[in-house]
Amino acid sequence: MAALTSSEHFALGRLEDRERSLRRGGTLVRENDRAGEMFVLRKGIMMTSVLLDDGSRQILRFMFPGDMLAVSNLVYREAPETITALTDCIVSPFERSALARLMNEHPRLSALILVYNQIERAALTDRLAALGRTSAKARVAAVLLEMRNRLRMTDASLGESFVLGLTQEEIGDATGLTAVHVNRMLRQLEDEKLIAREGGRISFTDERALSRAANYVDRYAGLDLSWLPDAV
Amino acid sequence: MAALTSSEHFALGRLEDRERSLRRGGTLVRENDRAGEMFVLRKGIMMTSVLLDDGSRQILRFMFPGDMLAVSNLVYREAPETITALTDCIVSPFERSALARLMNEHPRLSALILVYNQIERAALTDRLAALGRTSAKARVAAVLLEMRNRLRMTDASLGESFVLGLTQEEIGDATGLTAVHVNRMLRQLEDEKLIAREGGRISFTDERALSRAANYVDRYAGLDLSWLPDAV
DNA sequence: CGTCGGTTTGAACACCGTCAACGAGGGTGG
DNA sequence: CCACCCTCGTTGACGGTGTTCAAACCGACG
Repeated sequence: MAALTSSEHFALGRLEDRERSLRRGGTLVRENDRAGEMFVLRKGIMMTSVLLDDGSRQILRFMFPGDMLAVSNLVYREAPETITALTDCIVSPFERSALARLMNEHPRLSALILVYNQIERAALTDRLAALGRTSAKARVAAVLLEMRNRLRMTDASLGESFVLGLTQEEIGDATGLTAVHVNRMLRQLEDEKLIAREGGRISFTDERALSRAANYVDRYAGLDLSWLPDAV
Repeated sequence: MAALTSSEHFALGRLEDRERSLRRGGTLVRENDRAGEMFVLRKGIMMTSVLLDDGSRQILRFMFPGDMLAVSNLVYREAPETITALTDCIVSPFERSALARLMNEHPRLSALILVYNQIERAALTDRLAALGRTSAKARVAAVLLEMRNRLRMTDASLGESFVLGLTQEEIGDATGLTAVHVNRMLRQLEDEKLIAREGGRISFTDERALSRAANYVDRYAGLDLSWLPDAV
């Protein structure tokens, strides 16, 4: 992304000096708990979600190794979101003060954190537009594409087919649908030969058509970081 | 929010040394245009939206005086969102380099920008949950509450009733509904005596019930900024 | 072998969208 | 001053997308 100086590397590394592991399904942060630490995700896949008072759940975002977790804990007294593990995970907790100090001493890292925030914001707005204005089929297709592409960022060897690692209920909570309807949409995508399924594996048999069906935009592309100050 | 030093004030003021005005309906940034400047909104109300390829529109966020506009232009080569004026507006344009310099010289302002980002992120996720998991009535109620509360932040004298300044089609584009259905939901809220309408004015006649119907959370409350480094 | 979480499928239903028509207000040009 | 148009709001009838409820199936695991 951008070349870091060794002192910047060292500063970031200090955020990762401890480790904690979680089982699939484990909860790292619970909504409305007093906000405490923040985390770097080292290994595994996690998600954030909110619970509404009728008991339904909305999944907000999936997170992958390298992502910062619970940044909102920096700002709020109580956590606005629940964070849970989709697979077995390893995270590194750190304190607010550690991030404050990092930003104080490394302006370029502050800027990179801002960049990271903006990418996340763009991804959230894509999802927002999908929920507001696209069909169930498009939303399901978008989740499949998003997961494949982000999985590929941490495992470049990932090919045509991949293990999704989400239940249909989880896909539903991410797309604002019921598990039953997600099932029907997956079947339809399969019948139309856009994807193939066997067990938990998904293969894209017509990725172009799938992207078109999903209105998909890769928010990790098209960046322009030329304005970043030079490394000191 | 947090006390600023005079040099911090001065640095922020430099972002506002120029002015540009826009008429209601005018476009400040168009989706997919080459990303150029960023802005501070000085006066008026604006909104960001995206267009889908079937021609439908999703409104992402409403913006009020003091908000930074087009921060995504810092990061992307092409603007991901359209920004238009809901009322006559005054904005102050500034360059990427100006923000980069500000962050370089004032770490505490970097931190405040991060805070601002997180609040915006929380508001986006609330909207996301609303679109995914709440009824049409709840979404419309949420927009009404959001507009009233944010209007009140810039005009503390705002009382029980206020001028919404949105067409029903705009409410629909914000909530993922059609203008026709927005109309029905407004009528229903009126019939249930949660709101009253006359012309463009809206009054909350039962704000508690309205908040309950909307699952509304004020994301400008509950902040904890104790970790901010002291002013130098 | 039984249980449990997840998947699959069907049938009935509800919410919200679509289409269409009409009315109110405001601006423009004759 | 009036005719015209345009945008916005309003209401009704109808249809479709997605939900709800229910039942059966499958594989994993104790």
